[in-house]
Amino acid sequence: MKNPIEHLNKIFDNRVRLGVMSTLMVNEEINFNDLKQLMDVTDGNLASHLATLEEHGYIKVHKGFIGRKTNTTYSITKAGEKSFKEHIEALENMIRGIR
Amino acid sequence: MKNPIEHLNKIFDNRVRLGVMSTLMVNEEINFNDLKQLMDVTDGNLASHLATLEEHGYIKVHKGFIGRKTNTTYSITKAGEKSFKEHIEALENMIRGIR
DNA sequence: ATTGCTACTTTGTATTACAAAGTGCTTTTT
DNA sequence: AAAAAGCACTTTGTAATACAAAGTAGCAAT
Repeated sequence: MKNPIEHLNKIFDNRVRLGVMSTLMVNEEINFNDLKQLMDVTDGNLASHLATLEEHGYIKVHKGFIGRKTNTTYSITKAGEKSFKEHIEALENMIRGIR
Repeated sequence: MKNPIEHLNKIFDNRVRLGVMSTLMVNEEINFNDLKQLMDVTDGNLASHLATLEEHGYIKVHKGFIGRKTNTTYSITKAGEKSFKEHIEALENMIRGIR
């Protein structure tokens, strides 16, 4: 018998971070407010999860403008993509194990 | 754009509970010590996660013996199977979304 | 000058996770 | 018979995590 969870990444256990990462896998970039609505969290809560992902080097921030309004967008890094793919693979292996 | 995590079950966010459930999906029953070694957790920690799963009606406990030694085994309930399958489906949909 | 928006940071609290120690029961060893 | 050990917890205490709510800085619109 083998441990089905040993290769899962602890950072991605959290649903908000998991959601952000999987959203960033298919969107070149997303801004703060769209992400906030998408995940249905408070702005403070989102900010802290984004900070965690950034501290781990999984996402990067880009502060820009739309017209004259500030617009902060987030995108996945190479390292983030790699780590997330490994996590997904671990999930798939776990799922494969139950079939 | 849609929320990739809305159908995930919060109880299964935790890696130990996720591991226990996915192990019980493919094993009719497992005893406490095997589960403890498999998940690599302390006995107290495992006991508390098992209690959470039991409180939610996802697993059931069977206290038995092997020869003369006590042997507590755990198995998945119908409800647990249903909820876990739904969680897996939600995960698969999320994964499908990133491809 | 006030209001509003964005993207936070700070503060405080509740929840969760965990290790370690303790417990009750039984069995095995000496 | 006494001591040690195993099982499956429960209890206790602590650290980490998650979260809401309020506060903040900078800029824009009214």
